[in-house]
This record gives sequence, structure tokens and C-alpha cells, in this order.
Amino acid sequence: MGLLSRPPTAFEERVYAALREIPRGRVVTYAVLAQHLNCRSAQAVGQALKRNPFAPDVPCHRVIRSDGFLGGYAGKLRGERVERKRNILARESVRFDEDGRLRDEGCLWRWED
DNA sequence: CGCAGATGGCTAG
DNA sequence: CTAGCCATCTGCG
Repeated sequence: MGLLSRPPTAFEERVYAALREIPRGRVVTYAVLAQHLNCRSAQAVGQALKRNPFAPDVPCHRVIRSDGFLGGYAGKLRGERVERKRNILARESVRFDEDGRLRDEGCLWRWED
């Protein structure tokens, strides 16, 4: 029972639906995701992701920052959880530099809006 | 380089 | 309704 026993809002469902469209081995930035959702706030997207990192169906690990850095994971900006995020992405053939910056920008997913 | 402000949606009171 | 949060972004010094 978690602290997250709250029904998802319409906005959150939009975020999750968009995340599912991202194929394995690709990543999106908070800004691009927000833009696809017709939302001008990348922070709102990040906040929605923070509240629901519980579902394996929702690949919240495929969302990074616009500058190519990993960003946060499971509520943390740095530390072991972010390392886990990098590990998961590495498993999907998405490699990062030592600093934590995305190597191949070709992994960035784009929508056809 | 670092920091403050903008930004939009969500939660708590 | 208001005020404050956010896993960001941009611009300014």
C-alpha cells in the first residue's frame, strides 16, 4: 500500500500512453514529451513520472533531459537509482558517457506530429 | 560557469 | 480558492 494509492489523473494517463509509444532502445526528453502532449511544461511531466515509477509497463526510464543527461529516477536526481536507470538503458543499447551524457543522439525518439 | 526566474499541471490545506 | 512543489528549461551576469 503505498503512498501512491491514488487513481491516475487524465494528464498522467496521457503521459503513460505516450511513453508506451516509445520503442525499446529509444529515449525522449522531458521537453519533447511535453510538447507531444501539447503541454508547455516539462516539469509537469517529470512530476507525473515521479509519482508512478511503479509500473514496468510504463518505461519511465526512457525519459532524459534535453541536454542529454540522464535526469532523475525513482524520485532521485543522483545516486544509486540513477545508476539503475543508466543500467536499464544500457540493456536497451542506449549507452551513456562517463559523465552520464547520452552518446548516440540517434537514440532520441521523435513523434510525427 | 552558476543562479534565478519562467512555466504548466498537480497536491495539500 | 491559494500556495507551494517538480525527475526541467532558458536566459542573464
